[in-house]
Amino acid sequence: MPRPRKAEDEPVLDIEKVDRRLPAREQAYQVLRSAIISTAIAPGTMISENKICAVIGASRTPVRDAILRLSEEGLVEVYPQRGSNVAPINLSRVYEGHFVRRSLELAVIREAAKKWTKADTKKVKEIIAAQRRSKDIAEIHRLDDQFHEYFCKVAGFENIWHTIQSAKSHLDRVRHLAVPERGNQKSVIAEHSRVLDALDAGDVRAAVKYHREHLDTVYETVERLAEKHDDIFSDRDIA
Amino acid sequence: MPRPRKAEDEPVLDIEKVDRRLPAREQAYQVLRSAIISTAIAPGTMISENKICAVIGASRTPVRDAILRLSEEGLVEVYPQRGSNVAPINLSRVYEGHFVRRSLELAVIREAAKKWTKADTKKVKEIIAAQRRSKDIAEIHRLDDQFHEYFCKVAGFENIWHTIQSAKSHLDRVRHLAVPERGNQKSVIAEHSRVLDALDAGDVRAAVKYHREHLDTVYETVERLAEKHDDIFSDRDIA
DNA sequence: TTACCAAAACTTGTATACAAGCAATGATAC
DNA sequence: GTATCATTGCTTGTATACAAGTTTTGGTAA
Repeated sequence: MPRPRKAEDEPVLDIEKVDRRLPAREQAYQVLRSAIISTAIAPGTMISENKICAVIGASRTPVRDAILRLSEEGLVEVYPQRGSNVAPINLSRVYEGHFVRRSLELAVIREAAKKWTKADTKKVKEIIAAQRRSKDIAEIHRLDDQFHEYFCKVAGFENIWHTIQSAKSHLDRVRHLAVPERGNQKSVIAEHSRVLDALDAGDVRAAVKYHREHLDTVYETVERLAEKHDDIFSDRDIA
Repeated sequence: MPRPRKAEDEPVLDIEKVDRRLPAREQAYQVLRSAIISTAIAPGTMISENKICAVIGASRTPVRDAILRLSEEGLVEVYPQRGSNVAPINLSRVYEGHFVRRSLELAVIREAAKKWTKADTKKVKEIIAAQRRSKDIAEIHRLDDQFHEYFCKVAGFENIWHTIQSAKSHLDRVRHLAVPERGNQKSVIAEHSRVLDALDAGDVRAAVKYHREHLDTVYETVERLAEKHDDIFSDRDIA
């Protein structure tokens, strides 16, 4: 029986960084999701609607909406009349996320290549440059996402990025554990550049090849991290 | 400005066919979703939370949860303080759904082929046989889905089917307009059989090729239908 | 000490009341 | 007849009250 195992500390939700003009439900969702993805709230942590309400400063209705949405996304587990908890990181879900992402992004890049222009090259160069400069962890991840999202935009598939984002959420949580390893950041940028250069040169096959290698490298890093932080995973019982 | 254009008739929601033991929110979701996918509620139709409540026999809270979930899925558009409507069928969303489905299912089949056994062949044969026998439209679509879902199961990707299902929802609505065309049904079954035979023979390349052709044929049918029923699409204004 | 049981304090699920805002209606002035 | 404007009735968004169920707690009896 899958039961939450950890008690909660004071969950730190960064309500400051969200646009207060948005509907309360949207604010709650963004705050909670980013806290979960960044592992600011550890996987397995129990959460209570009322506690979240107190922190965010809203009533149960919008907070509950947010939690149900996260539950749909597989980031929260809800047990009626018992409680809810941040989903433990499930290794098979992580792999599945990688698989979905890999399949979709490679197909998307093939489409994007057909429409690629010099203007696109310039814009992506800027994203990469910003990523190289940045010291802020959250911003680095945001820029990384922007790089990958850009191909969806060029391909004309606005919604696919949403699908990818949702699929890779478990994978992202592990990636956030990797931040301390600064060596990664450099090679990630090198890999991004290689893909960009291939697209700029009109070499579709190379672009796809390099992008595949990039995604697989990321996944290998994740797997390695998984071993290191295996206390977070669902298969390890603490009791 | 995207504003709903049609007024609503009495929306016929088949509350009978849903498991009343499920949470009200889940019942509302299933009833509404199946009504939308089957185009029992026409694309563009305005819906009101209160009206739905009256039909389903529940309060606004669970009905609202269901509508928000459908909104996330892109099947309903919500305009605060103005109203909600079933999303018009958007041709680019239909194509995007096909693209996602195609990318994922082909990748999944490659994985499934690695683990394919005779027992799997037998089970899929049964699904195809049932589909051949059935006269009920809803059941035919359910069995069709089962065929496609089966590969995800064999590949060990439980969640990917959910992703596919969600992505192809717009496409499915057009497919439901195709039901009268009985000729399709026969060729669909022939195409399914061809994929199965290739998998049974251990010929991965052929299976992928046949499956690709199958999916593309389905999409071509959808495109053809789109022309025929273009009154449902969002680009046609009625006033 | 241990076993048991009842009560209290939580949890999520649902219903309802109210708030904020848009749109159609209808009266009114011209 | 026509334009204007306030009113009324609708919509969704949020807050709160209540229902149903689980877990913990603490007291009581053996």
